[in-house]
Amino acid sequence: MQQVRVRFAPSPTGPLHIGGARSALFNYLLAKKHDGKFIVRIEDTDRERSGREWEENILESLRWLGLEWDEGVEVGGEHGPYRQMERLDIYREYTQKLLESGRAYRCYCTSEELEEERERLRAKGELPRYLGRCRNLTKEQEEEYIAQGRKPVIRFKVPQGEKIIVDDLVRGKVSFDSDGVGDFIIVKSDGIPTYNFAVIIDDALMKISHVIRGEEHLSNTPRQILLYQALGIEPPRFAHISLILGKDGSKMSKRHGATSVAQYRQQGYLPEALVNFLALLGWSPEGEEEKFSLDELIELFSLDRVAKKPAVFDIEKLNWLNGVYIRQTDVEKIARMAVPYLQESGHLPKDEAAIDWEKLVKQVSVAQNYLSKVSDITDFFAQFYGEQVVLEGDAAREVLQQEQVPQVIALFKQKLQDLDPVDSEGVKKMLKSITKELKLGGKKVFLPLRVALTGKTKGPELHDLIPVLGVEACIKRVESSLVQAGK
RNA sequence: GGCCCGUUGGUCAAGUGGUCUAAGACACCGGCCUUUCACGCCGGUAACAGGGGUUCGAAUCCCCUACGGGUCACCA
Repeated sequence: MQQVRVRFAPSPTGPLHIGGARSALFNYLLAKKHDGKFIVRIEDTDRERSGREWEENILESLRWLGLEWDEGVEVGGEHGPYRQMERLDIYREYTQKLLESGRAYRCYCTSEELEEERERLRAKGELPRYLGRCRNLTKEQEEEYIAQGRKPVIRFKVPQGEKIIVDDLVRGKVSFDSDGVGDFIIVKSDGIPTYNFAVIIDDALMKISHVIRGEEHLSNTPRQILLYQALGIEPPRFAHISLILGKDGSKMSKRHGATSVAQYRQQGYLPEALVNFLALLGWSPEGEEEKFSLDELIELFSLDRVAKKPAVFDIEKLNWLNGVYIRQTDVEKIARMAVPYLQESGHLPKDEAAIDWEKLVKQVSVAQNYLSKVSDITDFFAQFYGEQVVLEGDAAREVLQQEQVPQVIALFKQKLQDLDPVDSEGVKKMLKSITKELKLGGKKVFLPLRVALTGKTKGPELHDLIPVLGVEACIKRVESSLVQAGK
């Protein structure tokens, strides 16, 4: 078997999309699985929309996900350059070949003329398409167009009456009719190749063995195969993976929430979790396990376990998975990740040097079990670590109305002030002693204290929370709750 | 509309003609644990789009219908 060489070839017209990230992942996994090469190429032939800042965003997201590439932009390689706009000379050479062999021709139609033609066809109830008006231009006609100052595009002469079979690794043999594809443009009037053309030249020259890409490219594939045939080049293997859909079943877009990797990163998702989640969208391993590291994914991955049907992006499951990863990650690391959110929310000073790390780590460790993404930390801080307690709902208020409450609180304050040291173990014992001395059930002691301390009927273990809050804050909070409850 | 692709529980999905009275995960519900919640553990509800074939036998193969999606650019 030849060496596996795959590529991820984004166009830098926006941030790395979640679907693109999955394509990149699958390519990466296939390459690593077979000791092959993963290549990143930038398809920047759309000069209007391409931008360096997007390229950087994409590359940064890929690196953040852990998908390092062996060859490509920024890292180099022997098949470069890896930006299409830097490869214009190369495309020219092949354009020339196609022109000379009569497989391509210049077309002088203006976009207005083409639009008119499409309109006319539509009006007649026919398919809008290019009819081949410039296919057989005489020298005189051509000279006249040139004299008019028209800039030609170059079209590929699509052979008629041919069946084109795409032998797809996930979909099987898919057949197309060449009559259904009009003479498409391979070089724009500004001399820059179009996607369909540039992509096949690059894939061929970069010796790409497998092209794994989104299903939206499936209908482009016959065009590309035609070009490969015209140039006498063996095409790579294709694998078209299905799209990622939003909750309502349509293609995932902004209105479904975050669509870019950068946004998930910003919200405090861990790259390991996102990778794990994305891998399971459209692919499944053999066993019943659901949690995998990148290395495990490489080990298990195979294209024949890739599903054909589109997958709905289920944020609930991502949240669960991310929570699992957060719980398994060192507190210190989560604390470090939490800093920017807490600075933003005002819970931490802007000046890093002024941060009490020891305290922060303690606070975060109490919160860790409750986070599904790191940005949730601010809610947690607001609810449990603020100066003020906000009673949550009638349920909380009612708890504080119970008759034993003043007694419990008073004893708690007293015992807390006497407690030394104030640690988890000590607090646990202290709380228990309250139930004993007042001869009350746990529910009558723990719940009111919890509400008085946090304003909520649920939350972290009191013996974890109290030491982190500190004696002073506890007392203040308890008192403010009592005031609010009207006691 | 033409051409393509798809359709197993709310969601991700296993399943490639008999072992399917259809696995697992998320979500949901219940129980245990914890003198709370979560975590964890245990259990439960819930699906082969519809109709025709082929076959002794079909979620699995074929056809039709319905529904969903992709694509028909001097975008990729």
